[in-house]
Amino acid sequence: MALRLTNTMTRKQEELKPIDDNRVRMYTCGPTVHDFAHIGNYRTYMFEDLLRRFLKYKGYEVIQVMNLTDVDDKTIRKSREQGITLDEYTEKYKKAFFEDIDMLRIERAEHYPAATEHVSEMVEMIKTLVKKGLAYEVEGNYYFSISKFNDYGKLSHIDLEGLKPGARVAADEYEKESISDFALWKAWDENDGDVYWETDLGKGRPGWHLECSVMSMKYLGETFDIHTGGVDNIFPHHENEIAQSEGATGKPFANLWLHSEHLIVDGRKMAKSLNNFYTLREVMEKGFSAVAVRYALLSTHYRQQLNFTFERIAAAANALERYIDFYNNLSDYKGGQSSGKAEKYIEKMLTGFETSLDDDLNISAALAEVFDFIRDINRLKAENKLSDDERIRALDALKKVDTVLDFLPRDDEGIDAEIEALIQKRAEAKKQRNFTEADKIRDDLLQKGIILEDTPSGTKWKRKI
RNA sequence: GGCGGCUUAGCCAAGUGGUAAGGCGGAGGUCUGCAAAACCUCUAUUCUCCGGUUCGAGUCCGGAAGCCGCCUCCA
Repeated sequence: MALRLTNTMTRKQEELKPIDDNRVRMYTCGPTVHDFAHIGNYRTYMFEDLLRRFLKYKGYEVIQVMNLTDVDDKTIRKSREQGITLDEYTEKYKKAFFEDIDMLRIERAEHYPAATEHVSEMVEMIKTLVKKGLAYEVEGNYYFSISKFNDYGKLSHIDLEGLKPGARVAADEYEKESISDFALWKAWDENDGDVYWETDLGKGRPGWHLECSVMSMKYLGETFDIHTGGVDNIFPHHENEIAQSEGATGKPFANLWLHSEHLIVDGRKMAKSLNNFYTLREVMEKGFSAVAVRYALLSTHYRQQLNFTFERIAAAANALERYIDFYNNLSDYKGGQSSGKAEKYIEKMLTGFETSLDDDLNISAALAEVFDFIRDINRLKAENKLSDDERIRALDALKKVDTVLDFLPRDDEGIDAEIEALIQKRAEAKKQRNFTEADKIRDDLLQKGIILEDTPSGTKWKRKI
């Protein structure tokens, strides 16, 4: 079955047809490392994680590039305020970013190019654009002339005549030929301090849009398969990328454009500027696990706005608990008599899971298949109608979909001798019918996030999710 | 003002014109020292509203209301 995705360019679902048969090349707009990212930012990276994992699930090789914007107005201003170099400043947030995506189990991309390491390539592209008459220079600043690029607006479907001049178009924009022209290169001024590059274009620094054009083409080629980002990037960022890239190469830039909707808080987009954001760290300090956040961010379709509440994270944690309990309980189950139904349930789930995700990554439908499967297998287990062989195949099926979902506990969260000792102690208390003592041990462990369950095959423990 | 999106149960959320998936929460039951987990039963005569097309509309068409986003360095 083929994967169909909604292309922002055509606003229709289109079948993914990779340029290289079995390999998918994708560019995913990454963070500006000027602060801790908030979970709204991670919503987009989570969608991209779902996409790349599902592509791999389907057997594709994936080459994903995610840029790190480590030079812009904010990083320069903040590093200067703190009296440290730009590198020192951005390093902290690059590190935090990778810590966060690791906790969220967002799989690492193949490349994380930083803007500051690609300045010479950016300068070359500007020179090409000038040579082609698509860019011009005013007082050391270089701008892209959108009137020279006929296709401008094809992604966002924006008619330039309809653009309302933005409040930010101000005195510092110098003498652009057209109000909508955008900066490719910014001449140094005193606010930039020691952040500048001496180049053929003069002393200055690159504009934001340029890095994505340069770095995507450097690592993926002039035309590649998929380009993604948040909906707020459609205009102007991605529109500008297309103008620069196609203007420079004369070739199509990306074949499929995918955009994820925003995370919403109290009815507003989560944003630094609205001061309504939560970082992953803040959510975790409230007692929620990163994997619960993963579930919450992953479980709503990417083109649907997702309203963030702590109730929602709690509900996600509970759903996750059902999923993980299923796996653990089935792992410990001693097989019974086959009823012959398990194979059918496994097939139905695996088929439904893939078919659902093939349909523009319909994760809700895919999860519904998984939960149906969990109920079906649990029923067989409760009736003792699941053979050991079927049990193992069911576990394998769950592990297979978990290569995409990645909700199962990691092995390194293993046995803790102290807990085992307390379970032992509690077993003794229970034997003597000292339930007060037994319950106290259970309650104490619960305070530490350890849940005990008495089962026919002994007491088991698990971590609170 | 221009462009786009959304509105389905207490909450979240799927839904090719054929009679409302799934999750959370809640109620009852089985099991259990008590719990937990698991299983069983129940929890939307109806999809923001008003028209229309159709044998049949959550789904298509028209209109209204409410909400959200983008409109020049936001994921």
